[in-house]
Parts: sequence; structure tokens; C-alpha cells
Amino acid sequence: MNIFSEIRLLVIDCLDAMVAEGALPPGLAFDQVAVEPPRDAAHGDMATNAAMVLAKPAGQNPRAIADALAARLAADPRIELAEVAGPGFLNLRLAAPVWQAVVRAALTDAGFGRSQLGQGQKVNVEFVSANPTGPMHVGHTRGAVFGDALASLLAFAGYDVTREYYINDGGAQVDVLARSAYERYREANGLSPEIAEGLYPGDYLVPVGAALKARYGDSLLERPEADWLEDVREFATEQMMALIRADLALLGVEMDVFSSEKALYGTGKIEAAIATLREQGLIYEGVLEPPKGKTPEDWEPRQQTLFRSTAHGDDVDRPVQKSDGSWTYFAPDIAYHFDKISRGFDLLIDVFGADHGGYVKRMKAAVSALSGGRVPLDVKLCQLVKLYKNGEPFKMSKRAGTFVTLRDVVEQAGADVTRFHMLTRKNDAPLDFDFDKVLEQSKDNPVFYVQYAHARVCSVQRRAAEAGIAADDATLRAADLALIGHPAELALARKIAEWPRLIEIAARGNEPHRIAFYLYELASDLHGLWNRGNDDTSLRFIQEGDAATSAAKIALIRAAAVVISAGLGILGVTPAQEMR
RNA sequence: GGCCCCGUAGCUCAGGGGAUAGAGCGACCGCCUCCUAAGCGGUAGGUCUCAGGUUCGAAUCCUGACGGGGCCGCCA
Repeated sequence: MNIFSEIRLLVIDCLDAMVAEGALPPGLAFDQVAVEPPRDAAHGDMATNAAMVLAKPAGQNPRAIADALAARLAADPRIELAEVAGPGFLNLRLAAPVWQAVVRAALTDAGFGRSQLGQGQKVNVEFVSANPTGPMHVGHTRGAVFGDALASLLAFAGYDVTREYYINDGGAQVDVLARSAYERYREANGLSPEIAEGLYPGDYLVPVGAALKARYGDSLLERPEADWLEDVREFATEQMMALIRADLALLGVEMDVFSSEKALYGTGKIEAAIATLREQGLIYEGVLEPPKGKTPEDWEPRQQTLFRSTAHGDDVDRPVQKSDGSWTYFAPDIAYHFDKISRGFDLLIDVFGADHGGYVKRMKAAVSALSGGRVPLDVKLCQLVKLYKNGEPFKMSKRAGTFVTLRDVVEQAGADVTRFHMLTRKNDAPLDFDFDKVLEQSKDNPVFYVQYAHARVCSVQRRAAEAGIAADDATLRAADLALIGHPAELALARKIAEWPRLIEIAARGNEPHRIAFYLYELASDLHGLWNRGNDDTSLRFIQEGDAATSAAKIALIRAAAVVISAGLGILGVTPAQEMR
């Protein structure tokens, strides 16, 4: 039940009737007609811009259209008041039963807020995709939380969602991993490791070294790299993926599919993807121009196999093969996206770090070419997480082994706090992560504010039961909601009514952060209503000796709690029953 | 040099064609004999970086400046 779209349909019906009667000329397009909550609540419950957007095409005065539309709308029982304001806004006040029906819908419709927006379309959300060379750090955490929440949001909005992780296990970085693990293996055999410049020095490889010893004994010692590199690489990569899976589990992220880059090699999939582009005349041998302005010192023209990505909106063409004929990293990525397309997805979403911003256009170009323009690719870039400790910026370095891991954060702050905090910014805005603030679980942490609102509702239900007033779900669903009608109570119902609308807005923009902000506002309204009870005891939820009124009032806040619970569920945060 | 993101209250940020631009923190003034004060109410604080343009209407869209960040051919 989305009351905004229902009222919009009513407005369209009235406009159609006006056309039929000749009050409006035929052939008008109504797609610009919107019904929205007004910024200022004093303007009513909803406003429509219909008269203003139609004035010009209809060749009529906006206020005249608005007056006629208002008269028609007022005939509907749901509309209590329709008045023209300002330049031609039509402000609507809805009758109390409308809001009471929203409350009932929240309690009785299991999927209140769910949308058919996605129409069951298959969407693939690729996120995290951290290199399998070590544990996940704070930066990865943001992408993980964002991607997971986005996937949940889209599922809630009616999409068929697949969460996917692309394992970059085919490049030089996993050779570095293997060499690093080999040194730890030597260490496990009593030799001193030589962690050369460029190798990964982190302690997390020590157990990998030990595991290698358990498996190979000393048989790999004193052997040339060519003898052990492949085996050690495979072994270490698997160990790292186990580590990463464990990190994801700690955060509550569960992938549906793990795809391997390495598995694309030798299968002909890369060749097939490139061949598909070649058939379209998009692959050619050529020499790239040097970057304008700042030419690298060692620039020399090279003959390479290039993808004509400029034909699909990129700024320059991109190499898919190195001058020695081997694939660039871009080639398997093309094949991987081709694979996603051929698996029948209607929509692809990639969640990248902001440092991959320069990669967006070529990836979109590839997907556009490979799918014949059928499958849109939306790339969401997560900006950097800026770490603070003791109020001071804190530099992370993988080389120096001074990076803060996901595990550090989640084990100390908890998954709920971490996840909510990561979603209190748009993905394309940088995020400050102040370790001390998050760790001390201070009260200005919004996640507690929202959880507290939910806990308060639970508390009221517990207290009601103690007072001998039924407040179980069945009682609330059957409550006589006509007993709630105070403006402060209806205001909360209005906020609840925005939930289905918010889901569609958030899903359209792939913007899960909107949920976090909405939940904060809803919690604020709930806390506000709660405190009204201090001054006006008739606004308290438990009315001693009046079971019917109590049930109606508790039904209202239960409805808010249902929405909070659903919203937190999308964000992957637990709704608290109590905050002791 | 090119491309991408950002610029809104003292600070951190929402809002992304609609009316008098919002929240948190910080500051100030209030509210617990009463459903959890991890809460609430109020006051103060703004040329929405600037200049053009589109529009009935621009913080929002377009162009260009300025400022901050990121990226830019055989790393992934």
C-alpha cells in the first residue's frame, strides 16, 4: 500500500474526467504530475503540482485548473480538504481514516513497504571483490556493507538479486602473495624469512606458512620458484579466500556466487568475449596516444590490441592485450561481464572503490557492446573511508602492516554499529570513521537512537502486558484505530506512510543510505510522540483501564516498529528488543 | 592537460526542478513523584562557492570559472 501512488492515481482519474468533459484539452501528458509530501507540514499532507505543469500545454491559468481539480478531488471521501496555494499548488489534507488504514496495513500486510518496482528482473550486484592477498580492511568494509544493503534494498523493491564476488586470482598480485607465503613457509621450517621490498609483510601469512609446512614438510625448501610457485599460489589464495569469507560472515554478508578470474583463463571465455567485440569491428591493432599534458617519462609508442571503447562513450580506446600478446587485466574483466550478461541478468551493478573511477567508462562501454545495449551497467563508487584515532587522521599502509582490518572494527564495535555507520553517508561522499567514537558506543551514534526507538515499543508492549492490557500482535491487528486521531499521532502515521514511497526512491537511485536517514527521522518522530506523553497523559500509549484505546495507540507505535525492523533488516542491523 | 566525484549553518552532512532550505554535533534556555532522559521541547546560527543560461519556478538541470579529492598505456 503506497498512499502517495494511490492519491496520484486519483488525481490522474480526475484529470481524465476533466478532459472527457472538455474542461481540459485532449492529448495532455500527465507523466510530470507528481503527488508528494510538502516540505512544510502546514501545507497539508500532500501536494500536487498538476495545475502548474499542465497550465502551459493546456493553455489555461494554473489557478483555474487547480480550482476545478480541487472540486473534483474533494468529492473523494479520502480527501478532507483540497486548497489551492501559492503559484498553483494544490494542497491536500487526507481524512484520518486514510492514516488509520496505513497503520493497519503496516500491521497486517506482511510485506508492507515492498514494491513491485523491480518486476522480478534479474539484477547482479558485484561488490567487495577484494584481492585475495590478505584480510579485508576498513575500506573494503564500506563496499561490503553498501553492496549488501543495496542488494537487500533491491530485493525488497521486487528485483531478483544475486550477490556476487569476483576473485582477482589471475594477476601478478597472487604471485606476490605466493612468494610472501613461501617466506613464511621457510620461517615455519626454522629459517629466517626474507620479506623483500614489494612482498606482503603481514602476520596473517604466518599461519599460511605453517599450513604449508604441514602439507609439504620441508620438500619445497631449496627448490627453484618455478617448482613451487603454482602450488603455493593456489594454496595461499584459497587460504586468503577462507579468511575473507570469514570476515564477510563476521559482518553478516553472504555472497550467492564467487567467480574466479583465473578460471576464465584457458577456457576460451576471454577469447570468446574478445571475438564478440571483434565481430562488431571494435577490436583493432593500434598505438595509443600518450596522455595529454602529463606524459610519463618512459612513454614509448607500443603496438597493442585495442578495444574501440570510444564507440560506446569512452574517452580513449583501451588495450586488451599487452605488446607481448598476453591479456591485460581488462580482458578477463570483459569476459567476466560477458559471462554475467550471458547468465541472463537484466541489470548489472558494480560496486567499486573510488580509485577505480577511471575504469567506469570502459567497463560500461564493454557491457554496452557485449549486450547490444540491452543490459545497463550501473557502477557505484564508494569514496574513501578516512580513519581517525584520537581525533588525528590515521594512515593505513598494507606495506607497513599498519592497516586496520574489518575484524578489528567488527570485533570491537560490533557489526550493527559498523554497518549503520557505513550507511550514514552517500556512497559518493567520503566517510569519516573515528575509531574512538565508534568504539566507545557513544550516545550520538545514530544506530542506538534508532534501535532505542524500536526497543521502546517493545518495552511498552511488555509493560502493557504487566498491567493486564492485551498488546499482542493479534489484538493490535484487530484494534479500533479510529481511537487514534490526535494530530501528533497522525503525524507518526504519516511518516509510516512514506515508507513504501521511500523504498521506491531509494531503489531507483540505488541509494541505500536513504533508508538510514529515513529510519532516523521515523525514530525521531516516535521519540517525540513518546515525550508528548510527559505533558499530556492522554498521549501515553498505555491508558490504564481503557484496553481499546491502549490497543489502538500501541498499534500505532507497533506499526512504526515494524517499519524500523524492516528498514534495519535491509541495512543488516539487528532491531533491539531492549537497550539495557 | 583530460576524465570522474564533491563544494549547503561554526563542524559533520541530508535534501538533487516546487512554496519560508533541514538534521546531528557544538553553544544557550528549559523538561524525569509520570510507559527506559541512550529521550524531548525551545533559542541562536545560511548571499546553498561564484558567474551566466534553461524554466511559470533552480540549492537541485546546462555551460564556464574557482576550491578540495580521486584516476589517467604492458598493476589488478
